[in-house]
Amino acid sequence: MSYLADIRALARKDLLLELRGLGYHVEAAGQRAYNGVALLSKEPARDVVKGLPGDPADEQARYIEASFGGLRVASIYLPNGNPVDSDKFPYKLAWMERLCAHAEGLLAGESPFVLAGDYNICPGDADVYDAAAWRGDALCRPESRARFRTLLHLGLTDAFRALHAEPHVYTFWDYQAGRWYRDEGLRIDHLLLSPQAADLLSACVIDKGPRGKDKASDHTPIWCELA
DNA sequence: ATGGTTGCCTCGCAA
Repeated sequence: MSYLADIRALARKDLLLELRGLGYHVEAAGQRAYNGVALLSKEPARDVVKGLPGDPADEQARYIEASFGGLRVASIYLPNGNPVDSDKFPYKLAWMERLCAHAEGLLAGESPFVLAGDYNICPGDADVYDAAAWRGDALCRPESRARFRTLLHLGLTDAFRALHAEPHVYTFWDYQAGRWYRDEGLRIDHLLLSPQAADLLSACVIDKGPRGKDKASDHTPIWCELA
């Protein structure tokens, strides 16, 4: 298992068939036009769970989790939360609190797992091209960052930061205002590892290649290797 | 600068 897929591409049936033709199993939880998450794997998924536990009324397709061998993997699409004066921001914060509660339950199993995806959280000022300009944005707000730190304090490891100290490495560049060409982005896609997974971490790479292609997603892949 | 770009839910909305 390596790349995070941009779920938006899976709306294309031809791509889904192409992925299967390449030997991938695809588990997806999607919503027409809006949210969606997926897991692509070379071996079949076991014990697939769709939806983040903790709020049965939440209809948004932002969480899928399954096992592959001895590894549990979740793909998440954390709410963006903008604008911060709308109900979207408290929804984001509540969603993060549910994720923390669910992570606690997973951690109690003392097994390797990865919570991967678009967190829509820029963890620190070193993870954004202009910290001052983004201070009030839901991706950078202190309330958002505090809840991300809670996940780390529970015992999860930010796989990229565990292996790379350099600042201003990004996974997302807005389509607008030439952000990609200026390398003005944010690091908002993360792989959070349980202690048992972190013990196996041998590499974590942000691959900028796909973002530079025609018709690219505004995100680029991050992958890690557990050896 | 409340701009700018992208893709679907298409002439508005979310990102």
